[in-house]
Amino acid sequence: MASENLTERQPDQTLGQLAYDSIRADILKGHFAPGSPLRLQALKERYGFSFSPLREALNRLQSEQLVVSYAARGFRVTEISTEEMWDAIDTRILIDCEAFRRSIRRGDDDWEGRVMGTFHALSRAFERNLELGAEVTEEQVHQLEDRHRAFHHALVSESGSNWMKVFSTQLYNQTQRYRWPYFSTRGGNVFLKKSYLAEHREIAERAVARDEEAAVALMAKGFRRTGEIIESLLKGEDETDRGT
Amino acid sequence: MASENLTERQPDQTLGQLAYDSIRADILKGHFAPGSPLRLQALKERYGFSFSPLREALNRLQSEQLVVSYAARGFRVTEISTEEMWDAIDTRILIDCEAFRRSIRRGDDDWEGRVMGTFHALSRAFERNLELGAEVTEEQVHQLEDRHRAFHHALVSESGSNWMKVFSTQLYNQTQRYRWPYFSTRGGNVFLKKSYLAEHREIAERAVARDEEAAVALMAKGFRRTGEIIESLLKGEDETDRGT
DNA sequence: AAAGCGCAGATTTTCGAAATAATGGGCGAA
DNA sequence: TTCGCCCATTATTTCGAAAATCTGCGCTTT
Repeated sequence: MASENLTERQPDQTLGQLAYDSIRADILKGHFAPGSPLRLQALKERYGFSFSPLREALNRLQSEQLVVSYAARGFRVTEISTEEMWDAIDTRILIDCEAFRRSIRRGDDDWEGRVMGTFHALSRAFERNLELGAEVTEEQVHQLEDRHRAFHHALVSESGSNWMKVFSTQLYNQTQRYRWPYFSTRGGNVFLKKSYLAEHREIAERAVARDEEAAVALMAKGFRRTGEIIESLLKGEDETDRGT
Repeated sequence: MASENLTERQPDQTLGQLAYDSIRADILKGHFAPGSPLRLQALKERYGFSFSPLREALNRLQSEQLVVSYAARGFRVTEISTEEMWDAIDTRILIDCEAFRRSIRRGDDDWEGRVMGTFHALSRAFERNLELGAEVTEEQVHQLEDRHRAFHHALVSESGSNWMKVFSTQLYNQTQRYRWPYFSTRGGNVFLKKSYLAEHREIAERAVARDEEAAVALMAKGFRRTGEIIESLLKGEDETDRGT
């Protein structure tokens, strides 16, 4: 009994928090598809919590726009669309580029170290997954996504603004929902992926060189380019669907 | 029985939603002071709801940074500080000015009408409260705040970006907590207040004249000036506290 | 046949209480 | 006296079930 507490539940970790983390991860992973209903009974069976912590988690996710609620008709995963994606990307350019700019100005050696360190880890995972090709495991795809997040977080981590951090995280989560099908694709365009990594390297290099304008411009360009890739991917899927 | 339902509960209004609206309003009003604990028993007595809808509301407010939660130690109203205020103002300048710029570009006649209309309503309430001086009722102070919100909302309402709208609203709420002691002050500096209104008039005029640069610059300046006024007010209070 | 009505089943929302965790005060040991 | 421990109290968190609400189907009526 006591050991259960120690292993299963971290300090400061309520079931509500756990439910929030789990559901959010499952939404970002795409386990719950955009637009699909989140039925309490189903969530209860999946996670083993009762309604209360689940509802608390859903209410938090609602405030973060990952979930929408309809009065007395429950919750659904927020829909995705090209328009929504571009809105998220445009707003992310606004927030993250400003936070990045400030970080370049304010960041110290330690920050530079985090930028290069997280980039290195990202590139390792990236290249490894690229080599593995279709052999890559789910776990390895997750690690790549985690390191991608860590890198982008490091870039903007010294903005000195709590609000930008909050908004940046929210928008990262939102855009991850779109990025996922791209990263997780077993096949994918190897050439595109390599240039994606090269872009990130350039951003990291310009950042530690304190080349504010170039670094920020590259970041904005990268966000837009990713958007374009996803857009064409989504369109391709639509056509495939129509074809079958 | 049926009439109770009709009067007390709007369609599509759950107790959770009602609790959310009520607690948020009470936080913004300052009824729950920054840093003060939000005990469930106390909230239950105040609003008459049971724990579940109250906790749902608190979880949503937590995601919006109006409330902080400590695992197994409940919720508190988020603290205020000069640093936090400037962070909120700076971020608001970033978001709202961009949203304003887009609205000036995209807004049609209807938008112009809303800008002028909400400004007119704001100025009426403003002048009325100024005349009333110390005689002004709580209700009238609320009306002024509501119209102030409506005006600022109108300015950025045609940005076409849902994310900017969400963030803008969040930051408006946050900054309202700081603005409140200023607006609600019975006495206050009449000269300052008049120039505050004049600034808003200028913004509205530049907006409908589609003078993007001037309008946006005025908005940013207004945000900063408000921040400076609040800052001096807060410092004054500190000194008063020390003096007594 | 189409539209309206009402009922049965499914689902969400809300409640009250049990379980769990934090707090503060008193007591004993160093 | 001061520190640390234990226990009673208080508050939060979680649960299971009751209440309220929605959904879809079949029936009746026009």
